[in-house]
Parts: sequence; C-alpha cells; structure tokens
Amino acid sequence: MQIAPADFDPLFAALADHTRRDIVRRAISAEEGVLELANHYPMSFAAVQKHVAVLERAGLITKQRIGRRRVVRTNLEALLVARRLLDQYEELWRARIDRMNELIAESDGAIDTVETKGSKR
Amino acid sequence: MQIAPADFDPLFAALADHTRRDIVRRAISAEEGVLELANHYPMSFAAVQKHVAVLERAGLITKQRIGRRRVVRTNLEALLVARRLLDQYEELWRARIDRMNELIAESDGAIDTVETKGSKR
DNA sequence: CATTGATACAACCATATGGTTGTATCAACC
DNA sequence: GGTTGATACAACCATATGGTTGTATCAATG
Repeated sequence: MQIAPADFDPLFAALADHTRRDIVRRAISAEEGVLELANHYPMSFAAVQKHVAVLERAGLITKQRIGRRRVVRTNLEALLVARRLLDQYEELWRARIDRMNELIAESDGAIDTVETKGSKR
Repeated sequence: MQIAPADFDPLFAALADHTRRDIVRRAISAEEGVLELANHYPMSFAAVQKHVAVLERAGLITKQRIGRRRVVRTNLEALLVARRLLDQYEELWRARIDRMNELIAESDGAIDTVETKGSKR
C-alpha cells in the first residue's frame, strides 16, 4: 500500500507549525471532524481546513467520512517515518563517537603525540 | 546551559529542506567549514551559508573557529528534542490503543450494546 | 601591515505560506 | 427533492523563504 514515499520535505514542513502539531496531537486520541477541530483555534474555519489539507498531503493524517463529518485521524506510519530519520542521524552520531574512541585507543601506545600543541591540518 | 527552549517551529522548519538535512548529516561525522560544505551543493556559497544560518538559529548545528574556517558540527541535543516530540506522539497513540482495548474488554459482558445502529450525536 | 582566505551580510527577486472572506459542493435529513 | 450542516476551494493579501550578486568583515599568514 505504500503509505508514504518518504518525502521528508512536506513531512517536516507540516510539523513546523504549532497549530498543525496540535491538530496531529488531537487527532491521535480524538475523533473530530474539521469543524470541531477548528473550534479549538483562534482562526477561521478555512484556515484550519487548509492546515488539515497540508497535514493530509504530508501523509500525517487521513480523513474518514462519518455521517456528515470527515473525521480526522493521525497516521502513525508518517510519524514513524520522521522518527526513523532522526534515529538514523543519532545512529550516525554514535558511530562517529565509536570511531573516535577507536582512534584514541589506537594511539594509546604513543601518548603525547597530540598533547600540548595541535597543528591544525 | 539550556541548549534550546524547545522551540519546535524553527527546528522542524530547518529539517524541512533537503539541502539542510544533508548538511546536518554531513556535519555529524565530518569537520567541514562552510565553504567546504558549499562545494557539495549546486548552489552559491551564500545560499549554503544562509542554510547554515537557519540550522544554527534552530540549534541544530554549532560553529567552531578553527584556523580560518568555522567548522560546522551537528548538535545531537536538538535532534533528540525533535525525536522526543515524535516519541510523545507515539506514546499517545499507544495509550489510545490501550484505552480502546480496555473498552472492548469492559463491554465483553454486554456484547451487542453498540452493535447494529450507532446514533451519531 | 598588506594580502588573502573564509565567512557574513545586505539588497533584490520569485515563489511559497498562513491568514482572510466568499462561494461551491455534497451528502443527510425532513 | 429542497434545505442545511460540514467541507472544500478560489481569490486575495502580507509576510516568509530560497535563491541570486555584490560588498564588508576579519583573522591568518607572508
């Protein structure tokens, strides 16, 4: 089914707005239509509707028709996609630290090679 | 020292650009100055410098003077701040699932209460 | 100390974004 | 089937963003 082709730009852009993050948060546990969502914020219904559209394009929420309303639900998958990228960065970071530790271990036999004076490249 | 007052807007906005994410990735393991970074991308030095400035304002990178260059380093803390928010969302999601399971368990004794007809407010 | 390598910043442009109001669609319900 | 509740969408505006070129700063280095 391919939830999202991992297009990070719209994903993070969608998360870069306080109102949209709050919609995501609400849509995790609540089952509100767009109008009900809009009542929580100090802006017009249309503005909120546009925010919802942005979130939907980013794959962060889905809408399901229920009666007259379109109930907004957060898509966990998209959140995980974003988190996974950050995890990868963290992993890279750890790897770098490990590499540095190895280097330090290697040069343990020749201690004051780097000591007290660092000629920079 | 208060690395970042958890201002998510600039944080996610900074991550919502392919070039900037790539700079973050590079700056995790490399130790490049702004000019060296710029050479990796098909845009002007000034454009890259602006991207670096955006990342710095978001707290995602720091610069350290080394010789003539300003070496760009990724700030793990900021990445973790972003990840933590996503983790919280995921946690909320799990909590909702748990709650739903509880409800299902509760109504196990009185099965067809909700069955075949849902009066929707 | 004058030069130069590396960076920062200002001014400008095109397009994107976040908000508004107004209108159109469209399924529920009487 | 006409009315209405809920949503979508168009047009518009102000500001932000991502790019450009050009100029200024500023510390290393000869």
